[in-house]
Amino acid sequence: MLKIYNTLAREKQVFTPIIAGKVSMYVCGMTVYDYCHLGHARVMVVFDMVSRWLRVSGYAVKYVRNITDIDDKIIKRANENKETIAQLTQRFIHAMDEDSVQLGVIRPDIEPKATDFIEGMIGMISALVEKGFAYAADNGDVFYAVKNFDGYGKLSGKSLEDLRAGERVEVDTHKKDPMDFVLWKSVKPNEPSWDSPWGKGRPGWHIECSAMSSHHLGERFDIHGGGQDLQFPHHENEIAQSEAAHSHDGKSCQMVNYWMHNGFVRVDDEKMSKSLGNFFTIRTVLEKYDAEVVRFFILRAHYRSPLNYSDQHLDDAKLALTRLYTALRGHHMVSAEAIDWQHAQAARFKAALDDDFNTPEAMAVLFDLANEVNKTKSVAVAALLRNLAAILGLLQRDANEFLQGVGQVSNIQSNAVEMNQPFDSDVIDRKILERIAAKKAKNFAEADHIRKALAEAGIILEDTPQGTTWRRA
RNA sequence: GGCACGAUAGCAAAGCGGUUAUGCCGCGGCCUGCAAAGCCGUUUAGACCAGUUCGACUCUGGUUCGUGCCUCCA
Repeated sequence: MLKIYNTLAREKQVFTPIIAGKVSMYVCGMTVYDYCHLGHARVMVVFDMVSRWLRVSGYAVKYVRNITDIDDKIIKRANENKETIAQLTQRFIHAMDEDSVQLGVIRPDIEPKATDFIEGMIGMISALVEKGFAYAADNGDVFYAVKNFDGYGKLSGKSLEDLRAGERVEVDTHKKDPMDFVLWKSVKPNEPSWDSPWGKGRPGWHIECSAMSSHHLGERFDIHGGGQDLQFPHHENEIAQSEAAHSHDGKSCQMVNYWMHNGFVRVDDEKMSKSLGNFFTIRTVLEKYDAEVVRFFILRAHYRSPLNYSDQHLDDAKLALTRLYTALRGHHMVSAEAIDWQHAQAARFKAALDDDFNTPEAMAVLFDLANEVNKTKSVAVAALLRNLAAILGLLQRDANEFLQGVGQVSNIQSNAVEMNQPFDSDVIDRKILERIAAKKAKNFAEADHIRKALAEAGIILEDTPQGTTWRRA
């Protein structure tokens, strides 16, 4: 029985889908004006894990993750770069796709773009105006009248009074209430615009998600996710828009049953963000660390906890993942067979993920299984380890491929290249043969010398009854 | 200022009202020509102060500290 921490209720709740056997899930995706950073990676990986677990649990999942391809920052950046908005957004959508593939993220079922939904947004704004939840100001902007929506603040736990008291924004004189937010912005010079009943303009930020989620998932759906920072105002405003627009006879229709928010990635105990400038892009990190290590690092913490980024933590994650792959060495990939959920560890794994997606506990199961594989050499346990890890999107490579760093560049390896010592596998194999010969001749000094030389290039040799193997540090 | 969340061993990170979390590091042993890997064992916990309880890291209250949101942000 799956339980999910519902931000709306501030507690874990038993998950009951609207339609038995089906799950509709919407996640706020990226605004594509720059490369994705680790914070974005966390959203992608976390909700990828969530969708995988829902599917393994037997649900038919419809997973929608939007792309925001029109907003202030996009317009600004395109102007700075002297390129069109389409050129800019295409470029970064492509980069985002590359990053997510690297991180083992399965594509969402639908990735709607805001600019493809202008009509739907205009329709929704019109409905809001008709129902008295929105008004057009004399400058052509259309605002949402927050005080007309009873439940405003229910997601973020804020009251309108508190919000007004803490008001730090410059008051827009066109607004009736400082807390009102914009649905439609009137056109400005050098900005793209679309025709609307209120004149040329472009949509505000929040309306796109309301329009796209209801179009693809209906007026009411099961799960809505995103980063913690979207809780307010973005998600609060989505609720206000959707529930008011879909109200019938003055009765509002609940938009989302379960709201999920993932915690931040931090640097030096501070939120990683564009505005603070302390962010690391995914591709920067991938220059130094294997993508699976990054994925492992993300899933090693519970999705709602803060996740502190540092090289030390990535190094630690790499060593931990190495332990798992080491246990799988010699156990070749098996075709994914059905998992025996009666198995004690499998049951523990399931219980962990059913408990609000407790991936750290699920990981502990993987390590216990690795220990069992090391002790018993059981092929069945190794297969179970692999199949459970697959649910987290981990351990799907050949063990030696990971351990020997195929397709990745480690620091030490690049140093070796700089020293004109390309330690490719052929060279390593030859050195190993030389060392075996030395060992046979009882020339241990020579054998140790060879091993030491390789070690300095980051190649660790391991003698086993089956022969000598190697891996990269 | 308002609201919310958190504080676990050297580092990271979970569960749990009483029974080994887990990973990395450290230490001892086994194994090894020596290593590495692995296995076995092991040292470091639960911010502070009260309360509830036979018993609290786990529940309740308070204190302190930290982070986040209140403005674009995953």
